Amino acid sequence: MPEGPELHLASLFVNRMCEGVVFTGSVKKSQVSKRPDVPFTSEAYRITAQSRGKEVRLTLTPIKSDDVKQSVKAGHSDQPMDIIFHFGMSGFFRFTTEDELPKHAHLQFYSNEKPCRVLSFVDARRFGGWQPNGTWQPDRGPCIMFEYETFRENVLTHLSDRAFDRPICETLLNQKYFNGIGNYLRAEILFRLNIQPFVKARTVLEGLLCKDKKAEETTKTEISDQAVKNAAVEPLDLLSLCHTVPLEVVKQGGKGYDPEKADYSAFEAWLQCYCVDGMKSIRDHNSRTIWFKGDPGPMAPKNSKSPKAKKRVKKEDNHDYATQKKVGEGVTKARTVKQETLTEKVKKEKVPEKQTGSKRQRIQNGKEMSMPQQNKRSSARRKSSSTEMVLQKSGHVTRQSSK
DNA sequence: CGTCCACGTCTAC
DNA sequence: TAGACCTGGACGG
Repeated sequence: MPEGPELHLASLFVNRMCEGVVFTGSVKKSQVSKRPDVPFTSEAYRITAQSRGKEVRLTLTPIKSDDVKQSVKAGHSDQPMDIIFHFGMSGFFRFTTEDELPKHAHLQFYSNEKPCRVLSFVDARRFGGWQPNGTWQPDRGPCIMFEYETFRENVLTHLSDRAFDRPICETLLNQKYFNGIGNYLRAEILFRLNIQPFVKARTVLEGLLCKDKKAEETTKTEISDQAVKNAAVEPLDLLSLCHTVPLEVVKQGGKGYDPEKADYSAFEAWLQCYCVDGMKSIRDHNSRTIWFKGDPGPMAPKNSKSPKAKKRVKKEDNHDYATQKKVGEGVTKARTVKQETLTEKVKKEKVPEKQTGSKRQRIQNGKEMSMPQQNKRSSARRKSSSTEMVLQKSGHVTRQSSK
């Protein structure tokens, strides 16, 4: 789940599932977790969520009781508590009955219902975590999705920072400036503008300085919605795509990037570059895999090897945020249902639905930088162009590379 | 079986 | 610029 869109979808999930639900008692932590205990206990409380970049904040709010004494019980909180989560590589929220608690549910909030239900933070790899009584991490910049104007300003007023000495693909993972961008987003964003991943970040971004000054004189853009509109009208630039591309993922609903999910194919079809057959991939200076097309650019690491990508297979289990029922009736999606039928959900049926059947293949490349198979008009290529049409219809022009 | 890979930070030579 | 922190799925033998 772990890039900005997935964190935001998680917050939407919590708010939807927990609306009207009353939680009770203490917050339980799994035995194996090394994360802090959550010192909160309440007879009756509600849970709401908000996201910012790659963090989610849960707010536990005790419900006022007529019985004053009850709320004063020893050890019981009458004050709200914020808990800040980061998801690591594998974190997400689920809402299930008690006996359906998923494996790796490391933090659990119990409802007061008869067959009790549990909101749990699930994190197989345990790279994620939480901070009770937490605040947004101060070292993280404004959210690329919901604090667009501040995000943009934060970047453009700090271009002298040495963070921008690095290749753009590496700077895009710097959460001090790009809070919410992760490995698949950086690839998708650079690809759409045909920006070589290993061009110096400052070189790419300093051109936007004068552009913004111009805009300042003419129009005043203050809210994010406005920025979205402008982005659709004005020439696209790297920073505006850092805003709109993640929002496209949010718009799709579901859980975003989640290969284990039953209907992962919708997200997979949205990808134009990351893990797409025919694209190149190499390791950056932090040994993270960057996917791209064409020339890597002047700052590409020497001797960089390309990791071997592997195919992924969808699983039966379905814990899609979008499809879970209000009642925690588990995972009873018929296994016989075809994937095609599970993957409609293309907002606004304006777009003629596409062949969801064709599937992208992972590259099986060698040790050296992988090159696209020349004579292999991959289905991915077709797919890219059809995806592009979808995007254009929704107002997002893509500078597709169609060569 | 074993090896490689994964949506992300962290801190220690 | 390496590891460390972890689990588990895909693949190869």
